[in-house]
Amino acid sequence: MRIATWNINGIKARLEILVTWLAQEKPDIVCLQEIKTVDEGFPRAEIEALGYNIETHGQKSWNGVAILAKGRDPVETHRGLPGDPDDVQSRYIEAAIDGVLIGGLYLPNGNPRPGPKFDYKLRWFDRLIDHAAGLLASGLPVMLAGDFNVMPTALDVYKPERWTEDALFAPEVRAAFARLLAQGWTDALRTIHPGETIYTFFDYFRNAYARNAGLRIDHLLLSAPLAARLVDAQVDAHVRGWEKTSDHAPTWVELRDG
DNA sequence: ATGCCTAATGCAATTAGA
Repeated sequence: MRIATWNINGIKARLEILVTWLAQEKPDIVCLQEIKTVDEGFPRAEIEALGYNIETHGQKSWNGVAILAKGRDPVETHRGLPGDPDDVQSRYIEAAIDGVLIGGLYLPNGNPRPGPKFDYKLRWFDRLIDHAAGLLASGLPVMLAGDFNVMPTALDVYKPERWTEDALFAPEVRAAFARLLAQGWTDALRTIHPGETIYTFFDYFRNAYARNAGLRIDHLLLSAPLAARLVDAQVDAHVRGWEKTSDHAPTWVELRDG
């Protein structure tokens, strides 16, 4: 079973790209971030035509997440991250699919730092860590997949010295990611590619993709029962080279049957 | 330190991204 995450950067502007990739790669489950539309604006028909069932948690203009499941019916378990009823941003969706619990997330960017957006990022991260603890305690096969907006280590940044004050690489943000991992999650891409320079995001600026000036900020975290089934994890980096594509590349794991 | 590029809104220029 292949499970992917992709920050699509606008589903309406990216529908053709998404359909092309889905038809080529045929992933079983896809977590999308930054759909940038309300639920009613999501182009369901074109994606359902490829055999996918869809759960969305949309928002006008910004943010918005979705889960696609090919030939399976996702059973939604959460819309929105628990822990703050006043949080109106659509950044979390969770569903049970084929006995696996999938949390799709879009963690706040947090820039500029310091500031209210950075504070919101840290609070959101704390809520995620609280929720993740409960997921692990369930003992179920669980995955957290999405755009975490964190480079966990210097290996995950093309020029780490330029990013030390940035909200994506700040010490307190890396520490939060480390706290999350320490609960018992396996970073699938880093586990399959130890010590390797491997990026999931390339800025539109300055021809970043061609220069391999990227960041690793999209992550797939596996609970122990899923980590035992990990076969492969890769980035479809070539998709970043397509015309009119997202600045993030699709990132995925292959799991053997449970 | 800032712009470089791109999307959404809405039709110009701003907000946001990372």
